[in-house]
Amino acid sequence: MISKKTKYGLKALGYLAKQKSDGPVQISSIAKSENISQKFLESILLTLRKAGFLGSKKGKGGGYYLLKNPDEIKIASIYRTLEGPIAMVPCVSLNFYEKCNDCDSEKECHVNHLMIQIRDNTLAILEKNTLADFIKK
Amino acid sequence: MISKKTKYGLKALGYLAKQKSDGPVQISSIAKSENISQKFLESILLTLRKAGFLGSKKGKGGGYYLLKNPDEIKIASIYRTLEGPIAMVPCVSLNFYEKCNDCDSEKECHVNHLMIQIRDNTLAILEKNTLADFIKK
DNA sequence: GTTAAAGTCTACTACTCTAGTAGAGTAATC
DNA sequence: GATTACTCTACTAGAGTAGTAGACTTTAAC
Repeated sequence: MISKKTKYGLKALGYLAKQKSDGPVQISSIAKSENISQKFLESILLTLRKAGFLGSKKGKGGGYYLLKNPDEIKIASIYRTLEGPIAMVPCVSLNFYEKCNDCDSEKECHVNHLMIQIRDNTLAILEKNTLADFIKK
Repeated sequence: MISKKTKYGLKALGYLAKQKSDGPVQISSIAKSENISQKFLESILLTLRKAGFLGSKKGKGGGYYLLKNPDEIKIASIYRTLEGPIAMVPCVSLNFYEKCNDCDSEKECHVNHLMIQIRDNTLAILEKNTLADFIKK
């Protein structure tokens, strides 16, 4: 299960990617269109800005805008920024690896082997799809 | 990310599936072998017994044992018992479906479409693998 | 240069879930 | 009847989720 933070973040990025004009879009527009609490969305967009996905402009006529083309933004990188690891167990994560303290050997852990299969499949989908693909389907 | 409950449950079932003899296995043996808190494992095994995966015997010489052959137990059904939905969003879950309150139409929701892909892939792996496959790899 | 608009940042909160722990109760065996 | 081992209830610390409140800063327009 992913958090609402991730879900809302994806929806917001999709909304920005679908904009015809290049100008900044206000948080309130996104929040209204996607049925998201504006204050909650603020913090999510801030995270995405700090991670380098979005630029922002303050004051009147301000808002958020994508810093790259939608076809250059992988869903996997968005996911990792908002949700964290893609893997289901830390000992299988590529970017957030942690050793299990209940396993002596990962090579002999059946859970590890199973979760590697799932991670590989999920990762393939998230790496293959860009924000441009995301808004097409 | 899956909970430790699910992870420990899978390990415990794997341990039982690997037993040579048919007799019941004590919680303490499983807990020691898999490095799991015994009290925590108790509650997990109880859940698995109530879900029909395990039988139990009280008193001396008692313990837990599998009610079916390992090749008849799908990992998907274990996962659903311990973790809940396999899908990453409730609106995509087959067994734990819930409507999103921020989406008017699921057909037009990009998140929905993406998560269906991931669910289908993950589900295929979990349905294909039985407990017998699980302990082989 | 004041006002209004819009993002920024900090702090706080209610609620739920996780990963347990403690301890009494029940059933089976010797 | 004592011991062994599962059963069940209750409790807990800590973390995470999904926000809310409010003050602050920057920008643009009048």
